[in-house]
Amino acid sequence: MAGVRRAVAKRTGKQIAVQTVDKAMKLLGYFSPSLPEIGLSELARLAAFDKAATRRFLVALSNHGFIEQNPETRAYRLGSAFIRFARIREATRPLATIVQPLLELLATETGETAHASIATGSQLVTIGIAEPQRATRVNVDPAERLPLHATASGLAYLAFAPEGTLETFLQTQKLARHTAKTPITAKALRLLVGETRQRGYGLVEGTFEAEVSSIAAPLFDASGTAYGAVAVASVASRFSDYSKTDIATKVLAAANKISRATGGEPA
Amino acid sequence: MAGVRRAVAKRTGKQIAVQTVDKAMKLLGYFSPSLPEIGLSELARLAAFDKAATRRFLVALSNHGFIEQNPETRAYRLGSAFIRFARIREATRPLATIVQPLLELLATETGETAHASIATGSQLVTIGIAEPQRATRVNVDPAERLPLHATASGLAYLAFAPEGTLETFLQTQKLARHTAKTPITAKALRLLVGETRQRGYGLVEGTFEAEVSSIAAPLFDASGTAYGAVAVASVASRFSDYSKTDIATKVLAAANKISRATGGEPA
DNA sequence: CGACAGAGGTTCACTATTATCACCAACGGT
DNA sequence: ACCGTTGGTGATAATAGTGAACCTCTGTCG
Repeated sequence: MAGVRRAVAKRTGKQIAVQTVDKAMKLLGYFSPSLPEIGLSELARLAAFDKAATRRFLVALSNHGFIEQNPETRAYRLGSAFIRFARIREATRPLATIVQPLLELLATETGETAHASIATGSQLVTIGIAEPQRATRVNVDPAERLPLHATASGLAYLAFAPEGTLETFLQTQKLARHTAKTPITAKALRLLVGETRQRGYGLVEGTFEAEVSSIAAPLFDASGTAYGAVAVASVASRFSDYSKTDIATKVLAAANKISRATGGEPA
Repeated sequence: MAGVRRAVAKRTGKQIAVQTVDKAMKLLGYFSPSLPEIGLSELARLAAFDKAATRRFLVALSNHGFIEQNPETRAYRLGSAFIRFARIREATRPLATIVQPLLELLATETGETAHASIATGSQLVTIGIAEPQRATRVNVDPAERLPLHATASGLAYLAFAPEGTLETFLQTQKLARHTAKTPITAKALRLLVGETRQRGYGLVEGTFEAEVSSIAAPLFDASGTAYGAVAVASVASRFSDYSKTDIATKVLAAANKISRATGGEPA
C-alpha cells in the first residue's frame, strides 16, 4: 500500500506533502509567549533556513495575516489571522469555549493546574489551561507540544486513540528522553499504554518534567475513540495515594463532560 | 528601488513571495461558519487547483494541525492549531480579549451590531463581533474580509493608515463593485478618504451591502497611525442625522479606549 | 573617528520542486 | 449494471524555490 515512496530519500522519509508549506509553518512554531517577536536572522538561525528563504516565507505568511512585522524593531510576530480562524473554528466546533470553564472548575476543585489538549499528528496541542490560586503550581506553556509517550495526556490519548495510532507513532517517532523516567523503548511504552487502557486514565510521575506528576483522561468523539485529553498536573511531592484517586475521579468526570458536550461518547 | 522584478510577468504582478505557501493559505480562506467542512473535490473547484495539488496542501496543513479531516465524511475542516496560535497571540498582544467587552458595550448602547477588525495586507480581518438583542440587525460574517474601499472600517483605516497605504492600495487592487454605491474610481475613493480624515470617522451608506449603513473609527498604534477599526453597522432606514452623530461619538470613544488599552495613542 | 560585526533586506544563476493528467477504487442514485 | 460523483494516487513536464554573495544601515569598540 504505502510501500513505494520516491526513490530519492535525501533525508529520512518525508515526502508526499508540500515541503515548502511545511517549512513556512515550521517557522510559526518558534513563536511562543516567552519569545513573541523574532528577528529575521534569529529566526533563520532557529529554523536553520537561509535568510532569504526565511524572509520569503515570512512575506508569504504576512500576506495572509499569519505574521506581522513590528514596524519599529522590524521583528516578526504572529499575526491577527489566527484570531479570525480560531473564531471560525470555535463557531462551528466549539471546544476551547466549552473546555475553559470546566478546566477552571477542575483547577479550583483539585487546587492544581488543569489543561486540555487535542491530538495533531503525533503530538498534543494545548487548547486550554487553568491555574489554581496557589503559590506552588505547575506551569504549562501553551506553546509547547506535548509528546505522546512522556505525558499523562499522551498515554490517555494513545490508549483510546484510533486503531494503529500507537504503532504508527512507534514507527515514525523516536521516543525522546525528557527525564530519567521517560519511557524510551517501544516495549515500555506499550506496557504503559496497556495499563492506561485498563485503568481508564493516564498517570505519570516525572516522565516529562522531573518532580511533576500528572493524571489525564481521554476525550472521546462520537465513535468512542480519543481525540485529546484533559489533565491535572501537580508537583510530585503533593501526590498521595488518596489525592491520586480523588483527582483521577474529578479528571475523568470533567473529561466525560467535555466529551458529551462535543457530541462524543465516553467508552 | 523596487523597479525590476522578474522578467516573467506571467500574470499581473505578485512575485517576491512564495507562491506555494500563498496557495496553501488561500485554501484556508474558503472555510467559514456557513461552510465549515469542505470535501476535496469541492475545495479544489473553489480554489481552481488541481485535486492532487489541493490534497498535497491539505496534507501539509494537517501535519501542522491547521486542517483536520472528518474521519466519517472525509471532508476537511479548520484544525485546532488555530486555537493554539490564537492563544499565543493573545497572550502577548491581547486584542480580542480587550476588544470583545467593549464591543458588547457598544452594541448594547447603540442597539446595533458592533465589530472590530485589523488591517492585513489590503484587507480588514474581523477580530470581534457583538450583536444587540434586537430582531432586525446587521449580521457580520466573521470569515469575510472587508474591502478597504467599500466599508466604513476601511475608510477609517485608510484615512489614518501609514504613509502610502492608500496609494499602494490603489495601485495594486482593482476597486470591486459591491453595490451601485460602491466607489470604484481612484478619484472617488480619494475624496471619501479625505472626508473621513477630516471628520475623524468613516461613514458609508450602502456601499458594501445595500441597505446597510455603518460608522467606523480607526484604531491607533503608538505612532499615531491606524492599524484597524471599530464599526457599528445598522440598517439604513434606522439612520437619522441624530443617531448618526450619537453613534459616531460612541464608536469614537470605544475606538479610543481600545487604542489606549493596546498602547496606542489616538490622533 | 574608522573599522568592524551584526542586523535586515535583495539579487540572480542553478536545480530541486511542484503541477498536471490520466488513472483507480468506492459510493449512490436511476 | 450503468453513470456521475467522490477521495485518492503516481509519473512525467515544467515550473517554482534555493542560497551564496552582496548591499545598506546601525551600533560598538579600540
